[in-house]
Amino acid sequence: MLSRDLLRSEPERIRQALVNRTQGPAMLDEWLKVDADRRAAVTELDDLKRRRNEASREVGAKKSKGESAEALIAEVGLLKQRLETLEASLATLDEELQRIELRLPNLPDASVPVGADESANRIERTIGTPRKFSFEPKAHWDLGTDLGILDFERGAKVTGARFTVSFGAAARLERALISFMLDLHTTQHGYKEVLPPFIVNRDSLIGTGNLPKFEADLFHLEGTNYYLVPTAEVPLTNLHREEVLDESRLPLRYTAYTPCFRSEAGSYGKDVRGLIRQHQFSKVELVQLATPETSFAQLEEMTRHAERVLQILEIPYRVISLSTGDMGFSAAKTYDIEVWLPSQNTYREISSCSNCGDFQARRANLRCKVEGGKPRHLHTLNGSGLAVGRTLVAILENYQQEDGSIEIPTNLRPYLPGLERIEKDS
RNA sequence: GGAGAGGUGGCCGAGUGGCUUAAGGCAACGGUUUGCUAAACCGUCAUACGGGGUAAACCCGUAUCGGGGGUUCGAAUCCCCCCCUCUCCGCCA
Repeated sequence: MLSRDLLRSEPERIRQALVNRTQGPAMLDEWLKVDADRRAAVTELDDLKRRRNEASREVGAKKSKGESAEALIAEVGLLKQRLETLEASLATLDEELQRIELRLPNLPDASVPVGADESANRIERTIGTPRKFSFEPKAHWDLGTDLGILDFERGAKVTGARFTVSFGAAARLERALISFMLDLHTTQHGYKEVLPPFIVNRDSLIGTGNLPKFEADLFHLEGTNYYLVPTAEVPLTNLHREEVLDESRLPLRYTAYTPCFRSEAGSYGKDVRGLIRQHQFSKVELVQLATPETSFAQLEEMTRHAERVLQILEIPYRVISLSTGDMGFSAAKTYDIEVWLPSQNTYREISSCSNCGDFQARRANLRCKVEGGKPRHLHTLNGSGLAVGRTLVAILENYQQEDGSIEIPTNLRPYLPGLERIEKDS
């Protein structure tokens, strides 16, 4: 959510930001009009209420002296009709204003490349060299199916399309990756491990910016205001909702594993095969609550924390800056980490690290203050550290052998005692 | 799921229709006193929104006693719905 002061004082800046995000500025013009109407209504309404309160006090005073207060009571009766009309229209204006505010995206930071889509993304760095194969590398879905460790058909039978069953070494590998990532971030990068609820309420989803605009992306539990988490960002960022944190405790760093549930409405035809795009996937998330002064430096650091996972696993990747048109709704700046997938001969997203500035903090009323100072909104950051399913895909594809087996990355072996290579039915 | 008890400022806690502009206490902050600490005393001590003010300071108003609605000239207080916490029962890993 953008601050009302900013919307009023710098509408041209907001207008340009909306254009850069490939959104029309119509919402802004509507907001400015509704805001003006609302302020006029509030002013008149407050004035009427002041008179009503005055008159009511006089009624009390007169009655206690045994005098008649009929004239005053009649006056308030008249005020009341006007009050009710005004209150109703103010409620409508408030609703309208909030409806727009909750749907206005964050302002991109000045360092974000301007462009309409991913073609304007900027490559920041490329790490590692893709391995040269002496044979045609297979896609992970073929590798997993042939090894008997990934079962897409049974996933579809038990639930439906875009659900998968992992057996044996795949299930074990996924569990090992979760432990490895959590251990890395907690012992090396200063994050506190959290096991949050996998179901969250509407307010939490509004806080992070998933609602009200992106309801279609979520799984909603019928008849409740509960939703399956689309990412651990939601419970983690909302842990301190409505709180005022002591700035000397910042940044707070949280990491959590959760399954993530996304309905992926509108993604028909994209990545229909394999584990890349599932309705349910595992992810280890990093979340930071930071002061406004440090948040951009923390974003650089947090991105390095996520990269570290791929460095240790010795898998090539690159880091890109998303352009204004490609960034998510709540982000002020986003780095995507893309991992090398030999079968696709390209890099694919495996992590997204964003600084949301005070955008989520305004929605969730997340504040901080120095001792004796005034509370102010803090800054929130989130990043995947990493998407576990896609990491598993990257291991299968990058570590595949000519005979179809998979070598386990050396540094992961402590988490998989007795397993150095995945072979058929292991 | 059933029965009961609760939810008041940063914290504790009084308040059953107008003398509440939410008492009192604790904590915090500023000051006086003091060799230092402590104590005592004096003072300050919410947030949001709107209006005024060149801006800061500040001034005026409105709202807020878990949330929403209602009754009333007037609601922390009365009525209805909902949420949360606690106790007991049921169920359950």
